[in-house]
Amino acid sequence: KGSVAEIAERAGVVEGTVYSYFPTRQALVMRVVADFYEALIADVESGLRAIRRCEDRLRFLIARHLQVFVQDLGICRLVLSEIRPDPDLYDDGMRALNRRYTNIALGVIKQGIRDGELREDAAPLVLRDLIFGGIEHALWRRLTTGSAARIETLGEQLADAVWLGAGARPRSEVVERLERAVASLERATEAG
Amino acid sequence: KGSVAEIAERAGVVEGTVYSYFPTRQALVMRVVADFYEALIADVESGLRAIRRCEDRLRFLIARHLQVFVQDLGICRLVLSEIRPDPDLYDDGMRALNRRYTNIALGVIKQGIRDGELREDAAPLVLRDLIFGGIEHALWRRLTTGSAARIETLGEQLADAVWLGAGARPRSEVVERLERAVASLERATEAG
Amino acid sequence: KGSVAEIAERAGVVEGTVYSYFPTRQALVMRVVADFYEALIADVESGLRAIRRCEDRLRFLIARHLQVFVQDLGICRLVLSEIRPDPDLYDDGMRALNRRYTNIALGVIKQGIRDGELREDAAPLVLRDLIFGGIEHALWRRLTTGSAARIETLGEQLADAVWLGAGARPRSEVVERLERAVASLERATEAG
Amino acid sequence: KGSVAEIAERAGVVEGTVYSYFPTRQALVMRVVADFYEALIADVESGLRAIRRCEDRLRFLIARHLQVFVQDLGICRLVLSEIRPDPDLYDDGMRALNRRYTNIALGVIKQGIRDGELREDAAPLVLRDLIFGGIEHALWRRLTTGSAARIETLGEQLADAVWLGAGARPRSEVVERLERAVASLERATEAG
DNA sequence: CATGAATGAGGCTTCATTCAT
DNA sequence: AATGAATGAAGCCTCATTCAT
Repeated sequence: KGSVAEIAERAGVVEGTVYSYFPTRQALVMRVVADFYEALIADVESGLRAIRRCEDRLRFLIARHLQVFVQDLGICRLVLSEIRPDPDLYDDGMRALNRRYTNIALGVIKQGIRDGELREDAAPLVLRDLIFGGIEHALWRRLTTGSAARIETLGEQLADAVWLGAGARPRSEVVERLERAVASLERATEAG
Repeated sequence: KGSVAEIAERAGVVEGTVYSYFPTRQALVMRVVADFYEALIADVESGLRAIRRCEDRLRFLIARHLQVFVQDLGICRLVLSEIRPDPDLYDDGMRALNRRYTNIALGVIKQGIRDGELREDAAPLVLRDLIFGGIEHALWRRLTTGSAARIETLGEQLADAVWLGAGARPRSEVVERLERAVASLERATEAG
Repeated sequence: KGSVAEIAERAGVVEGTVYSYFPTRQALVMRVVADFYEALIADVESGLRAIRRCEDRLRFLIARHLQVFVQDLGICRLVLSEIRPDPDLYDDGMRALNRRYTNIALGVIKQGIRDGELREDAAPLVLRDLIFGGIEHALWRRLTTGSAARIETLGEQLADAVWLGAGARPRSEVVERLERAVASLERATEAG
Repeated sequence: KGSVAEIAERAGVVEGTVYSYFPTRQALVMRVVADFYEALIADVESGLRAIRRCEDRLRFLIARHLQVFVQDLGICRLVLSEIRPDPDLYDDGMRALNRRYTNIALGVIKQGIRDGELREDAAPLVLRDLIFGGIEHALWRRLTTGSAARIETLGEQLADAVWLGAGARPRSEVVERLERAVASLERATEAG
């Protein structure tokens, strides 16, 4: 995942120099990710201020997240495959940072429910898991395979899937009865 | 998931013995996970044979996956935080195995679309990402926090979210006209 | 003072091997010294059982300590110049061990006071400091200079100094008066 | 006593600056201690000029040494736990300096013997070891434990112990006879 | 096959020292 | 002289792997 020696070499310095700037390797790695998240949070919050509808806000969140992480696959790998699995790195600070970020989505979802844009019985926490879970699964595939799938398309499809769900909405019997009733009624009317 | 020394100790043998059966630590770890996945695949395929409706099949897949991984958090950690992040471990073999497993869900989804149970315009690959992404996100939280949330509930909520989506389905004008029409019609009928 | 590499090399093994037997470098160093002190304590306690008079007991303690440390200058250096100055090494365990050892001398001193062999107003703790301080000062000189002074002589001289103190005990005026008085009395008696 | 970085920071300069004035860290440390010893030697010699009796001179030496080192525990630590144990630091220069200092005590002792204040058969070198050994033992305890024992008391007790020794001087039969004789004589005289 | 002691490469970290400005 | 960033040697420790018994 990158020993201090490798990191230093890529930075064009020697190992010891790293420790002039960061007390430990962990501190360096966590600082990089923290900075990245801070920028992401600011960017996303700024973007959301211009969007009203819940659906669009969620589409924006999903698209932005995918875009930003795909643009910087190094950070993406750092977050998903180095920090997350390591209890020493994924500490309370990182958890808090991540919660701050995902809470943005959570707020959007809750507002959407209040506004009637989202199903009343939706479980906000579960929807959040679904959204970020789906995004990260797609990012994992991007990391482990070279798959250079178009990100815009993927983001829209993900948003569609979250928004509409998988289930077809079959016309219910009632609706069909209604339609038949109206049809016959109209026919009768015309006939009249 | 622990050094060779720890693994050997838990197995009641000494370190050297491990190498009588596996050429490297990696081989051992991968074998364990491969066996686990084989059993999971067999179990899930067997379970699916008894279920017809697509919705139930997906609910079963989600519930089973969560149940199996939560029951064996060691394997869960092995898969999510050791194998997946390590390119040496997450090799073509593991990828193929994982594809075999997730293809089960993919098949269920495609069949669901053909049968009209799922939206015609659903993107199977994206739905699969959503399902396994959501599951794994929940499992990660289980691993990193002690959160002993009820798995059954979580599985059902996840399935609900996948099935129904987030968006409210506002009654359309047409539907409302129809309902009014029927209502008045019924009243007329009763009156007569 | 001896890196792990040096220690290992002298032991005829490689660095890593050290850690098959001791969890840290500290543990190794402390174990060596602890064993040494345990043996010394046992030896000294055994020797003391055969000695009755306080003076002889102290002489034995001093002589034995000098003898044992001079015979193993490696341990001597370890104790005086590595463990003692390093707060990580001179921990509660080492302090307890050292206290156990020096408490032997303390007990001898207290018993000596009770038996009337030592001055009633002697401060046992201070005497102990004097004894071990003197010994260690001599050992330091042995370490830092090559001075191969005879140990037996040194021990005896140290014991003399501790026992007798530095001050000459001039016959006091009172004693002189007494002696004169007796003398004159005797003369008178003879004369009678 | 701390890295060059720490030393420089406390001095309000940067690391590099240190090397404008001293070729190595060792040179700096040794210079500090050398200056300290020079001052101590001057101070002690000055103090001694006003004292005549050997006992008082020794008491002064002991008290001053304790006082000065306890007042500057940093130097105390530097001398006892950094310079002394390190062969590179405790070089011929330091040894010579230390000898100059302890020779003051040695001179006092020898003079005391010549003057009949100290036992004729006292071993000056051994007494010196006893004195400085005892002092340093006490200083060590001050460093390693927080023990804030009163220094004046300790100095006096140490001096007492050195001066008087440990051994009781039991009244000899002769002395007791003498005392009884005088007592009876006095009674007789009074009666008269 | 089993053993388990030994290996040695590689990781993180410290810190006295140097050098271009 | 002063700066302080950069250096690099050295220290401690881990652990997958090997090999003689």
